[in-house]
Amino acid sequence: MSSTSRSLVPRFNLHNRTSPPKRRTGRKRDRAAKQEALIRAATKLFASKGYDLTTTREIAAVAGCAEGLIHRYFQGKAGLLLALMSYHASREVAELSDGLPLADSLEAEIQQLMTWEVDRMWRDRDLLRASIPHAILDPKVGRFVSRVGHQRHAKAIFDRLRHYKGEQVSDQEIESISQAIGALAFVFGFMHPVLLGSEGKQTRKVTSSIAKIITQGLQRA
Amino acid sequence: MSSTSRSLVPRFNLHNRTSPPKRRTGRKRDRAAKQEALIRAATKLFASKGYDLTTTREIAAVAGCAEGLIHRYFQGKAGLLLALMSYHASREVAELSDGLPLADSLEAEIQQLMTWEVDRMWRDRDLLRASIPHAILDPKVGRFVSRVGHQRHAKAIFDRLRHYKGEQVSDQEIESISQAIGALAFVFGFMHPVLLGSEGKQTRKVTSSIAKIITQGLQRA
Amino acid sequence: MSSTSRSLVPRFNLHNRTSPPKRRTGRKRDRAAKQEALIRAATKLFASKGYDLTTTREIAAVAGCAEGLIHRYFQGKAGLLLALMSYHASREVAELSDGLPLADSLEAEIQQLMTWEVDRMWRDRDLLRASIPHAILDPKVGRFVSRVGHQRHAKAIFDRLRHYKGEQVSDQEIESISQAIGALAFVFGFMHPVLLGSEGKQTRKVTSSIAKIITQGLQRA
Amino acid sequence: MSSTSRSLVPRFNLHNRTSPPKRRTGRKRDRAAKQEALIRAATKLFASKGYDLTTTREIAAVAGCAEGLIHRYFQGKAGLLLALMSYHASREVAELSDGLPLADSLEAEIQQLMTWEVDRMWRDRDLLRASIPHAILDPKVGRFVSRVGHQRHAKAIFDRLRHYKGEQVSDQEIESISQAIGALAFVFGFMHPVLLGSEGKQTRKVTSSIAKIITQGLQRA
DNA sequence: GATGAATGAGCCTTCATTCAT
DNA sequence: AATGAATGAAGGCTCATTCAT
Repeated sequence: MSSTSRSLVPRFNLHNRTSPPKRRTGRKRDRAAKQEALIRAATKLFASKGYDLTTTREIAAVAGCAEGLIHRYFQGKAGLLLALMSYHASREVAELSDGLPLADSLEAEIQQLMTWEVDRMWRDRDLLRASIPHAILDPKVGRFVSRVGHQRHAKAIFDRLRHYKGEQVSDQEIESISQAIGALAFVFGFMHPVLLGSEGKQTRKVTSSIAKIITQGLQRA
Repeated sequence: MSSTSRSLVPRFNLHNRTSPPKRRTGRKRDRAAKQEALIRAATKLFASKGYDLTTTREIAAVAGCAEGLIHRYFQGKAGLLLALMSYHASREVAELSDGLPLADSLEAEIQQLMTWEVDRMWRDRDLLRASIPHAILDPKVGRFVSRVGHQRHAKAIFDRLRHYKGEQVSDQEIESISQAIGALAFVFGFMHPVLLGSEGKQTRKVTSSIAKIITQGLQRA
Repeated sequence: MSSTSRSLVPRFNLHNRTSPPKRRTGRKRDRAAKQEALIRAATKLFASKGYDLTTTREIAAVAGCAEGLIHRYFQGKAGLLLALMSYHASREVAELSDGLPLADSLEAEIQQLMTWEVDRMWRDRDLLRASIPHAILDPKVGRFVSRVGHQRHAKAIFDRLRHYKGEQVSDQEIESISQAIGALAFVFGFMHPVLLGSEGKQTRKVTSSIAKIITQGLQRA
Repeated sequence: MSSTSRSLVPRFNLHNRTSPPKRRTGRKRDRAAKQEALIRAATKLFASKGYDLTTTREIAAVAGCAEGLIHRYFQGKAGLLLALMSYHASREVAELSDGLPLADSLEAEIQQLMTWEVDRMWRDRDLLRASIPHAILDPKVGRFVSRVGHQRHAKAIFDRLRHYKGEQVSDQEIESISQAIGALAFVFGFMHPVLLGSEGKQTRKVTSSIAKIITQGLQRA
């Protein structure tokens, strides 16, 4: 999974600089810091104005460095978009499995996963905002976003739910529920609040209610 | 619902031309035909290359009329996008309630609604492709797309499901299921196939399976 | 000869507009006038600052029209250079044969041709200045300039000199002399005055002297 | 002569390093070697792509040293062009007088000078290609190229021809012939082959023929 | 002294919009 | 009313030059 995402922008791996910031001063000034500043600036700007209405001039200004760096580091504005996606993707890997303890029961796990994923979509809203418009037009980007978006943790969710397997639930059902959680989280965690400009008030209620219905569907005699 | 869509582009309503086709209809027909040609051309082009990469020159060329008409009729490229959305919105109104007979049972209805909505999302993919990038950036457009997209027929779905009310299902649950169907249809009918460049093979199986689980969740003693 | 030159920029033929300026108002404003203004402005600027240091902005400003026209009419700055050469080439065709009567003797003809050609090179200095830098780098342009420059009227000169053929002069000699006149005129009429920033004082004396020596060389018993 | 060339780039004289090769020559050699490498690289690149299309990055890459040295040694790209011309000029000084024995007769000398000069122009084609575009625009450079080009050895040629003076040839005629030889050699040795992309086949025949005619012109009566 | 990463001014070009015809 | 030629603002990118290392 992450191997594919890495292939988009194979050259930059800002996260692997485990060495102290001044150590690998291979050449000059703080290259990694500027790359990150550019990526952050671009993420914000692409998310708020859209890719096309954002100028490289603006990005450089917000990042506090020279415009030419965008071309030196990322081979242009388009490359910056890819790098941005790659950056965020690698940054959020394993977020799920690390941070969230397993719940006591399948029902509780489904509930907590739903909530957790909805929140994660909201946290990732800038990345999604910046990349979805391109994902829709370019299948290559699309596959990437598909993973980061509603499908990214399908496997992780699937694995977590399998722990409760004893309870007469088939793998097929677990697979479907994993997909459903991803899809519902994408819509209620990202699309709804973003499209409507604010977090929907009843989102929690609806997602919780759906989680409950699904849970019940699994418990039938 | 349609009142909101009308507010976006209040001037054009190619479908509801309720005024009788009087004399000089040739002229009017020409005008309406050109407006429609422009809208169709823009929908196709926006969907395939994106709004910003599509030039007004191209749109006019594909539509077979003069570039200046885009400004005369729609006050520019941006107006054409709005008109396009309005056009498609009005065109698809009541599609659901008219075309699909009620099923024999709640379970069957949920299944057929899920399938129906997934298909509808796919049919509307060009409209969604053209409008989602802007919907993400502009809440005004966002509300519009929200309706056309995963929320459009929430009310209609809700009403249909209420027909089976006797069976111990609360309004709250029906509401949640309506929302869930819209959300799942959006993801599995539009996002997945579009992002991945082709209709996912297992989409049917997953949606069907989820519908079944939901159904079962409603049938608990 | 002129067929080749035409192939460089086959699309524009500003000279053929024999019809009155208002006649063929196919579309809008005075297209031909603007094309010519752009070509004149470019010729002047390329000649004085060089192609690369001349900006399209400047050209448009000097020509008194919009920058975009350079791209609409000539497909960019590079196309304007080609159009410019084509324009001047067609404009000067047949200048020689039309304007200069045959002299009374071969000697007199050689003298007058030398003078005439030296003057012509000087008149064409802007065109040559603008095109020679590119001619040196691009053989395609080179062939063009070769004709316009020191070789252009080789044929015409040859034909004129043949009129005096009776006088024991072989075709081979006439051919060589034609070439020599072109070469000497190019150097003394263009290179010398341009490189030195002003018309050399002794140019006339030298060319005249050489013409005389050549003449004498042909008159040996 | 060399005084003028020196004024262009007064600082560098790689050839006339008259100072004895003292200690730490290694360092100096390095420096001189890099200067020469840069000049050679620039000559090649300017000649093949033109000054403006050649980047300092490329020059440094071809020369195998750092980009910054171009500015340290030559005060920038423009300075490198001047240094380049100066370098080649000093390098070819006295080539003529040293390498070519006097012929037995005036006629033979004119023939051999013509051939010799044509060849030299061709050998110098890279230098001429690199410098002529600028010579055309800048009289200062123009004067330089004028010497290196068609006028460089006028004096030397003049001196050689004077050895045969007894034969009823005036100084004025010798002067004119010297100039003519330079001019014809420039056109037939440089312009023709370069503009046409290859050495013209009949160049030899034409130059030889012209030399013969000139010779005959001096032998009259 | 040497290096090459960083800078940012300036270029050609595109394209929505205007308006003469 | 319809057309499309003309406009010109604005953007991405290049590259000579500077300067921290």
